[in-house]
Amino acid sequence: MFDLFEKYLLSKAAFTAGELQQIEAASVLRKLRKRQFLLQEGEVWAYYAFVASGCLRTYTVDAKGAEHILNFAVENWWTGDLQSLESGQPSGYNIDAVEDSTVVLIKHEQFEHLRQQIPALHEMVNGLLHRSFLVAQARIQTVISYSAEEKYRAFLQQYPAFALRIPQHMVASYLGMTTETLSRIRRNLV
Amino acid sequence: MFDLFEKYLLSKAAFTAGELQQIEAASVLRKLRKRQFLLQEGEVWAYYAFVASGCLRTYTVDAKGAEHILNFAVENWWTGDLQSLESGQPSGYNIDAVEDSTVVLIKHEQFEHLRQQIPALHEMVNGLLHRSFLVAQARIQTVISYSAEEKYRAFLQQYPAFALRIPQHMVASYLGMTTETLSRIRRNLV
DNA sequence: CGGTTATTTGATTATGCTCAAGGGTTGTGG
DNA sequence: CCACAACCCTTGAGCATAATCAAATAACCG
Repeated sequence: MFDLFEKYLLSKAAFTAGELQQIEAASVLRKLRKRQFLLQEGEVWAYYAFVASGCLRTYTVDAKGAEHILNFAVENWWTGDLQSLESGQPSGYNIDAVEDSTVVLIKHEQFEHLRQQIPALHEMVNGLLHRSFLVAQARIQTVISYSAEEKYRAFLQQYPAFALRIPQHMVASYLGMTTETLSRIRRNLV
Repeated sequence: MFDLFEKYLLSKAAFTAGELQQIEAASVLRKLRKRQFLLQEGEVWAYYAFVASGCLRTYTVDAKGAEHILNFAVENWWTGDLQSLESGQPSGYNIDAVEDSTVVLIKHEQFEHLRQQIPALHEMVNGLLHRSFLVAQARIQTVISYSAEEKYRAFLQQYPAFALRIPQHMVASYLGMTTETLSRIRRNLV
């Protein structure tokens, strides 16, 4: 699975063989079975986590027990809770596996160390945050201005592949509606 | 007004006098009167824009003519459309002044040039994007899981000062509800 | 299989929107 | 300084969208 990580890294910047080796020496593979937690609310998150295979979700659970999915992370994405990572405070999020997954973990301090030593890595992370911000911004825009049906249409258009591998009730939760509502919307689309 | 910008810069990193001078040489002051546009939908955005005083809003207008406010930028914040800046594509956003405001503008290419020459500036921008991402993420979380009343409560708690200077119909639009709904919520809070 | 989990459907309810109107405030030009 | 126009906020009545509750399949997994 490290080869997938390596392939990803090389697609993002021209790391030297030595740098790759350094990064991989700090990496730990973690396999997760469907439904297994990577992070539970209340724990402190202290890693950088690259998804090598599978799919994870980040979500909160409200007072009524309803889940609200903040994002999905499929292969070649990153996941984790940056806020908790940086503040050292317990996370308010849960992260678990939607499918059997493989994650590459690098401890926070080790990652910071690497980041200082390897300029390309530093820039890669900056670019990542940059793009994450744009994606988040776009999501806010759809969430505050679209109706339930429009949200679903936009979701299908933006992430057509997700609709096939992610259970519908999770898509509903990601879009901020109930399973029943999504089911009815789908009926009316065909 | 440049002094406010300088003060901000120095609060973020230890710029040398020469660096500050370089930055300010590339800066242009733009005064905006209430309601005046900084960017209109369809234009290409090509600046970095620091708000020295006042308050601006970024918003879209939907098919029915309703406005949806993506964010506010008050003094010591930045504004603009990164997406348009980077892609060179026309912006889908409007940005205008909520109050009489002063903005420091630096042209895209000049800014990139400065960014390459001044490491502290580069890092400042990275930190800014980083924090913007966290803020955006937090906003998504509230938007997808809170009721209208909860959204307003959270808004008051997070930005108490905004409630005083921003017209209610804009707060409503920012929160993704109608003015009438916000008005009724406020009635019930007292 | 048997049991859990996921999806669909229907009936009812509630939250928030639309439409319409009134009053208050602010700003501007005569 | 006044008059008129913008704009802003509030209130009410009716409506629409989506949530809730309940139940019946359907799909998935051990």
